[in-house]
Amino acid sequence: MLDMRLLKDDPEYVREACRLKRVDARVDEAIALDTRRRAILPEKETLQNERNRVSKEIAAQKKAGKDTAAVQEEMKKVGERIALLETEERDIQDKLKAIMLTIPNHPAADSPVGDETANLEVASWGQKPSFSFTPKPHWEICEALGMLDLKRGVKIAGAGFILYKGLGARLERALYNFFLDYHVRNHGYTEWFPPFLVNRDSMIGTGQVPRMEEDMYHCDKDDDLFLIPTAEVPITNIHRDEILDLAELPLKYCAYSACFRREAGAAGKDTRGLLRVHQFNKVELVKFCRAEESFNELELLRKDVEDILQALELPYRVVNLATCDMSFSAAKCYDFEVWAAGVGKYLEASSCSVFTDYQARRANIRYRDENKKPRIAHTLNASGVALPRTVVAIIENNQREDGSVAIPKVLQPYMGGMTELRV
RNA sequence: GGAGAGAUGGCCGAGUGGUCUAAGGCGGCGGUCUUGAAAACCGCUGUGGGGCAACCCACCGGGGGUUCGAAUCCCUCUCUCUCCGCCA
Repeated sequence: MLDMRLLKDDPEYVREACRLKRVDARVDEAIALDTRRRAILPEKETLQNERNRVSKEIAAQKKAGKDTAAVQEEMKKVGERIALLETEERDIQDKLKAIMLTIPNHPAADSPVGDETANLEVASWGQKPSFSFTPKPHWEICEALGMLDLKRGVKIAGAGFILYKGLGARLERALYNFFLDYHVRNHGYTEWFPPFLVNRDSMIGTGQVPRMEEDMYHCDKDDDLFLIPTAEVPITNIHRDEILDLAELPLKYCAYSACFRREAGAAGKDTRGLLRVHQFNKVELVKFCRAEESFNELELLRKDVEDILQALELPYRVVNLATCDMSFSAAKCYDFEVWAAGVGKYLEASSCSVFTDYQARRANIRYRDENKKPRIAHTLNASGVALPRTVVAIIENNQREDGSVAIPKVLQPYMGGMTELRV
């Protein structure tokens, strides 16, 4: 959420945020509501002040044995007027907040303006592999190697639920263990293991609800719990409603979790194999930092992600997302796309975003600055990284003509010393 | 699932209708004393909002109600703890 004060102090900034992200929000209505609220407040508070003052007088007079019936009658009217103003204020506040939640974060100055065609490739690394044969897509390779049982996955749960088997299951386990170890040891992240179900307050805190509610798995029958779409949700909410110490910033957290997404509205798109699934594994990186540091922290976060993709020897490119293509809450976002030789495409394996104070204001995450004053923290996160598409790239890029797949060196210790996947 | 108890500032904890503008303690910051430190003593020490200065308003788990006046009384929800039952 943007700072409501901007409605009064810099409405053009708010309008520009909507314009750059091509979001249609009722900014003018919000400004009018805010103006009305500011008119009500002084009147309400003056009356409250009077009530406080007179109530004390009544107490004193009663003690002195005087009759206070007349004053009480008068105060009753004041009380009714206050109640009326309070009702109107609450009503305005609710409407105002509802509109504020539909206003996106303001993109950074160096985010390309426009839709996805304006996305800017800012870096690339590695060579696309070349083959003396026609490379196969991962679902063919995995099936031949007995790594997946897609049919039975459908039987057990439904389309988009992957049943990993044998080396497939082991590769999943190897990858998320490797990711966690690597970020903890080499990049200084603290490891967490969060709940996979969270309450509504947490989902609101990170912004999935209400905007994306239809894309979330929701246990509403008895519990009103949501299956997390990413570990970002529980990890960011660790510090919801807290004031952090300046000395401990930046906080760098990483966590493995399964991720659950209904992918409502994405049916029929990239549905083969592992490209788009309802449940997948991911290691997520989350940072909390002071306001001045967030864009610098974004670059460091980007480096951490690049580092791990390079360790896996996966060719990738980094894209600075255009204002309309980045998420609602982001101020700036890099996408990491890994090359997958079998499907012949770049696949999004990580998204690395800075939310400035937008998410933290919503989740009420603050820190004490040098003057001991509470300030809204800045939050960032990145996938570090998402498994299915990484698995696709590893398998398709490292495939051999005989159907075996070379295992990247860094993963071999996690695969019991195996150097290749073979039947 | 059954029964009971409870939720107060960074933490502990008092308060059961009117100097609560929340006692007291711990912790933290500043000062006096000291070569330095400790101790002792003195002062300061919550969040949000409106004017942006004095000041004022709100906040005692959330929401609603009673009252001239609510941390305090009533309703409701949530959470925590204890005991019992069940259970990986």
